[in-house]
Amino acid sequence: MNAERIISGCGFFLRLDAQRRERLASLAEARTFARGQVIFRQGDDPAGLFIVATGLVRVYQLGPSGKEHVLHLAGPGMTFGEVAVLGDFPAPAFADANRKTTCLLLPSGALRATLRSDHELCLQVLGSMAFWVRHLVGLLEGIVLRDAAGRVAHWLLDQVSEGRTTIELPSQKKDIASHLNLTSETLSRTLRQLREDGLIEEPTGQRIVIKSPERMREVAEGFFPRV
Amino acid sequence: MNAERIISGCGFFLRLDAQRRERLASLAEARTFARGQVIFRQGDDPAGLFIVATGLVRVYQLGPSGKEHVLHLAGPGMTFGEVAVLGDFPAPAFADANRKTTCLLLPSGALRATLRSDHELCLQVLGSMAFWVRHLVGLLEGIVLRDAAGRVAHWLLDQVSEGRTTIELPSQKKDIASHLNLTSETLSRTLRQLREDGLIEEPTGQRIVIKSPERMREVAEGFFPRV
DNA sequence: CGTTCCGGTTGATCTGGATCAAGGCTCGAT
DNA sequence: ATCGAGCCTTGATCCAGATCAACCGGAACG
Repeated sequence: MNAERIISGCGFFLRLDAQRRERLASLAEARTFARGQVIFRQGDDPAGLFIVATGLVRVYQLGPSGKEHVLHLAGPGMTFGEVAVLGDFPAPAFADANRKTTCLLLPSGALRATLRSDHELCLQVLGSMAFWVRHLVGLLEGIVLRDAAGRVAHWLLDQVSEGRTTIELPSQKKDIASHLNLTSETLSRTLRQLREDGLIEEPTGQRIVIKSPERMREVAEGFFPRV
Repeated sequence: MNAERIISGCGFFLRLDAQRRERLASLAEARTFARGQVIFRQGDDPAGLFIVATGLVRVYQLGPSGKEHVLHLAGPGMTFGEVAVLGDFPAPAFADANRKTTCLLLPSGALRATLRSDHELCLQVLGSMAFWVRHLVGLLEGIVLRDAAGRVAHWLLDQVSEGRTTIELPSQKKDIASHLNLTSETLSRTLRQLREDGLIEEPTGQRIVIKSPERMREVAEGFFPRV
């Protein structure tokens, strides 16, 4: 697998020139994880910044009751583990592989050294972190201010790339439910409701088609709360 | 008011040397806001990075139903508005002054220019952003994984500086409740419960004394859910 | 000084989504 | 092919916390 190519397809390192991409690629180590394998644990010293090449990684936290909350479902081109490296503190969450997964790892020491020596890279990463904060704020907003249907609708709209209407679910529904702070039962019921209202179709278990983006947007914005 | 002094007391610019502090101070503009005054709105172009000198700022989002969620209560020495500047996108939230408030403003353009020219500063800010992400993740974790009592206990423990036991409430209880995603009624009831269980005392309306940090920690970690 | 208004407390009731329970389906392992 | 072991769905019930409502006390203001 071509490290440079993976790095250039990665949002976190957007708009990096070829030379810098090459430099980062030279630091990278390939890692593969089996289905279900734990990649790191909450409290671990940060190993480095991971970039998913293939597969899917679940980043999650555990509550005292054993409940888990999926913070992030990282598919190809997405990063995880970066925050602890940059802040130099223990990992604030767990990560495991949802299925067989390959990653690039930019080890903590090497990454930090590179950031220290490369001002331009540092600026890029700063911008990416700001986007990550915005994403988290959006997540929080969704969970706090929307009801179950609103969360699901909003998430569905987020998944479709501009203009398309078909969503390939990135993982099992139970993990998507957890990400939205719902139980899988409630997600199932909510999708059924959307189906019955004609807003979506589910031709297969892993695929959802949005039939009416306008009405969906209304549900997401909370205008459609009770029928 | 001394801009350099305020900057040096600000967590976001921790460990900056005198020269850099001075440089930032020279960019800063003083701003004062009356009680209730809106500082910026969701969707606004970012004005810059604000540092609270005196007073208190509420950073919050509005839901479709009109419900507001307080993301951040920024007191003296804390920053807000930084994320939109660094990411160069519209403000993701509203901010208003909870009472008469004075701030330093580092305007977007000047701040970005300084970051571009000062690699060391850039590294500092990167670390601060990572801490901010960790804080947000903690907030999300609290809201998703803890029940009402757990959230309140956790927040109270967060407010006491190491070793002390008295908390001066930074704002009205309704805003604290919103920050914890509770109604003020529920916060009131939860505090009463803690009071009756002998975990806290409320000598006045704005002051809370933690009587038993150990038991409080148990509540925060969810070990005390039903008596 | 009243008086108005807003924040906080407390009580009564309601409800969205969790939890508990029971099949059916898929898919990997044998 | 057969056999689990998860996963998903659907139904029935429950509950933490929201909502509704009433009251109190103090700060702002004429």
